[in-house]
Amino acid sequence: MPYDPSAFPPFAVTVDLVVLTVRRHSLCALAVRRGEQPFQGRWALPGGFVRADEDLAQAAERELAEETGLCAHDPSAPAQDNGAHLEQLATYGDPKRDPRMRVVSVAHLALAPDLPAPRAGGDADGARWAPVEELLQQGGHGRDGEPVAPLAFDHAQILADGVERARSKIEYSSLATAFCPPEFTVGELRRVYEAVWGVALDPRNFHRKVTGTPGFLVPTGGTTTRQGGRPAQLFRAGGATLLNPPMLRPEV
Amino acid sequence: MPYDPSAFPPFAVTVDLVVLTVRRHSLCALAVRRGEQPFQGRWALPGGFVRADEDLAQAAERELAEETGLCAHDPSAPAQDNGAHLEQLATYGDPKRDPRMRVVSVAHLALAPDLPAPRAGGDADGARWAPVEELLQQGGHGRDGEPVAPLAFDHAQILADGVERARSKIEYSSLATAFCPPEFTVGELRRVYEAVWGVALDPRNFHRKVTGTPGFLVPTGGTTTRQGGRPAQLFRAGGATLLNPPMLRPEV
DNA sequence: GATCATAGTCGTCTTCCTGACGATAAGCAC
DNA sequence: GTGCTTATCGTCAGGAAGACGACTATGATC
Repeated sequence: MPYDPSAFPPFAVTVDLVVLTVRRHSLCALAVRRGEQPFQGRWALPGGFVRADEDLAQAAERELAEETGLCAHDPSAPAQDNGAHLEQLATYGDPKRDPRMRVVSVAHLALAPDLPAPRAGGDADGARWAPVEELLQQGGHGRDGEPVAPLAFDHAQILADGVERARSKIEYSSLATAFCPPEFTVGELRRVYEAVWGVALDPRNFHRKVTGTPGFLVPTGGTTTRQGGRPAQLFRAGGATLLNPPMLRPEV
Repeated sequence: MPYDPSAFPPFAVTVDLVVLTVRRHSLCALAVRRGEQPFQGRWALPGGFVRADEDLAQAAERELAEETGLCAHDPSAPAQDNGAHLEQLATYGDPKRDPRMRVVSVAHLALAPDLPAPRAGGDADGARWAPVEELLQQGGHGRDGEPVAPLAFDHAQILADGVERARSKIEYSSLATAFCPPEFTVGELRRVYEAVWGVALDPRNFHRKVTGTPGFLVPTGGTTTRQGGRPAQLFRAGGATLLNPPMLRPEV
């Protein structure tokens, strides 16, 4: 079969972002309001077209920076200051997922510490952090009682897949530290797990587990009382990326 | 930003397949010889263009059927007779990965029981099962001493990612049964783990683990001596898909 | 047919990890 | 100081896994 440009149909390729953070004890995702058709006025995941000279990861980093100002870094790259974790999630290519044309979207998952108010991207009316349950309940009601329209396109599915990825990945990796500021306490890390999993964890067993796993946490020497109560040691994320044995998610 | 078809560059979208099986005690992948430029005559992963009306999973199933005759099924669908496991792996979109044009490839991972000789696909000179180490050693030598050229495109990376996914996934899922015929013995399943992980496992502890995990294996009542030695019970894969606690991969 | 090699299956023992939970420490608000 | 909060250490029982002994049931070989 010789090379024949007419032998394959043209596609548009986009990246969509599932940006997760933990705010006020709940897992939140970044949503933008669509300013154009289709799904005008509906909430959607941030994203955009991949440019002609761009790698997929570069496109995702660019979109993340545009929407949040975050400087993402590859997990294989050395850790950075303001860096969020960014990884490819999955690719969605149903022929009917975009009514305008054939669009294949390479979804990425970003995990970020709690951020100030998001800034709106170019083609979006506004942006906000919303609890994932709120974004995923189709046709339900938000915290303020307003009816909530489901996310545009297949973004509810993408978000659900991203949340599931994050939930399972913090079990066997040190990724939960990506939700924390550079220095954090064991209790703050525990609240991350509790928010992502939606469960309560025993503070004593959690403390034993994370401080007993070599390379997970390194003490900085400082302490803080920003959570109230007795002063807590401050830690930074250690070099270990894989937790073995893993952190066990409680049953149901 | 109004809808403007010129606002995004056109891409070609393909699916590439990492088809793994266990043959003669080693993990093997399906490779096809390229019949055209670029990389003519080199080994590559099977794959092809996604058609205009096709979902990504459908395209992967079609390619798998074309190359192997296997009827793949979604993990969410009920188990089938001749069905291989098929799942999306990752998407590769480096602007330079194909010298002809901008191609984004959605790689899929397929796990299949040992099959008869593969049949060549449409645009391939030939196809064969090759041990993954042989395909991954760049510029090394094959089993017969012949020099081996590295896989075409970025297929070595894709294969490595697929192998790593398979290795980690059989830890916490019952996916290893996808490498086995419909009825199999505990020893045959153990040889799958040993081949995929490249380690030796204790037969007694393995037997205790798999027979003690509820829903993993269901006895069929029959026995076989096809492996020699004392007759072994035959099992089918049970309904459980997640192993909890997981099968532990030995250190190093 | 006796012996041997091969593979399968059942047990035991020790060690490690976890879940449950008591107890103490060190801040802050009043 | 009292009470409340959070952090941290310790103890104990139960479960799972690694190491490995012992026995079983075939086919192959002499």
